[in-house]
Amino acid sequence: MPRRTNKPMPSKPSPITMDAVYTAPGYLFRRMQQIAVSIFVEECSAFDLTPVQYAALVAIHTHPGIDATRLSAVIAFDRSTLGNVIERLESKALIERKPSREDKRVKLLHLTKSGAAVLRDIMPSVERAQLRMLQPLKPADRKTLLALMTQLVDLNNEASRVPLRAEDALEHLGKSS
Amino acid sequence: MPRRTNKPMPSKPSPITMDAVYTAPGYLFRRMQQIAVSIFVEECSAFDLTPVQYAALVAIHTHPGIDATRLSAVIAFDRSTLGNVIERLESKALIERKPSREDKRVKLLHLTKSGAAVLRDIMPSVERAQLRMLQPLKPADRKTLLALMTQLVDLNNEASRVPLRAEDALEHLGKSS
DNA sequence: TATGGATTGACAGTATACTTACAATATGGG
DNA sequence: CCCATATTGTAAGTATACTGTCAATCCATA
Repeated sequence: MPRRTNKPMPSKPSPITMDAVYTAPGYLFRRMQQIAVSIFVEECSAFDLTPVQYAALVAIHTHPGIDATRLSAVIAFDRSTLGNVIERLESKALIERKPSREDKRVKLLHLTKSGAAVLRDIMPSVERAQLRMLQPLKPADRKTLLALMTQLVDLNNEASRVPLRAEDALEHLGKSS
Repeated sequence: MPRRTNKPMPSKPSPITMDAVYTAPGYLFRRMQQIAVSIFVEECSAFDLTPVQYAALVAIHTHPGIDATRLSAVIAFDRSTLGNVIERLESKALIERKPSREDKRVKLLHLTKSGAAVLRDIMPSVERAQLRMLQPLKPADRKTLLALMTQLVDLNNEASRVPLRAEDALEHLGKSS
């Protein structure tokens, strides 16, 4: 008998199997993140930098004198956690933190000479890592996956607790030290 | 002048820009994982379960009497961290841990009545979360992305520090309590 | 200009996600 | 049977990745 109403069809409960986990996008994203970090850390082991620390260095290099809050928006990274990351980068003497003259709340971030050198030297390892992550796919599939992931991350930006705000990086230009 | 040798061409160093970060697969995977966890936690807030805790419950449901080491292989999750996850699930009375008679080292895991009920009730929320993660893509693109991610995770399995060993789950059947 | 609201960095708390190390226990080869 | 080797759960240490809260500071407006 065909349905005549618009009432939502109570879909029959799916069976609870491991396959339901293995084929869920959430599982695949968690797993791929695990793998990506493994590969990154392995390729960059000579530099003792994590993926997030690397992203922070790039952002500080690109936006010298940025403050922590804006940095968190630029790399889509939680402000609280970023405090620890900055602390570790500072203790490794890769960056410097100096108080701003105009705003006594903020501390401006700059690469040290050592930090700039590490960033320059690590680039080939980072690129090797990024290549390795997609290596198992055929070149055409790599492009497809990258395009779809870029789209999805962009369209889901607001769904994350720390949306990316790349344009925030420009604000500090008015108040540079 | 054309090159005559087979020596590797030292590719010119890429410029260091934020765009290099934003288009790197590693960044996209980290970002998508952030977003996926946000969506999962939001949809499942009524149940106070994280994605990993959910996966653990499913695995224990599917393989009653599994031990912690095998569970870690089945959900591709580090053995040490899993200890904490199990502890939290036990303190919420969703699972039970009882010593095995045959092997005094291992503790066998079972769902409690409450755990089985939570798992049954959370399924619709989990499915909603999984749908939302891919929602912004066209249906055909969702299928493509899922297929490529499945391939990539599978082919990169050994690159992770905790490879998935789904078949390990069967070993405990010989020594059930 | 005073004051309420916003911003900033810092801190505490929870939960992954990994590393190494260790004691208790199990197992297989001589 | 004995002993080297492996396995199991646990713990300590590091690093994300969030949630709150808080004091200091800034700023807009009444």
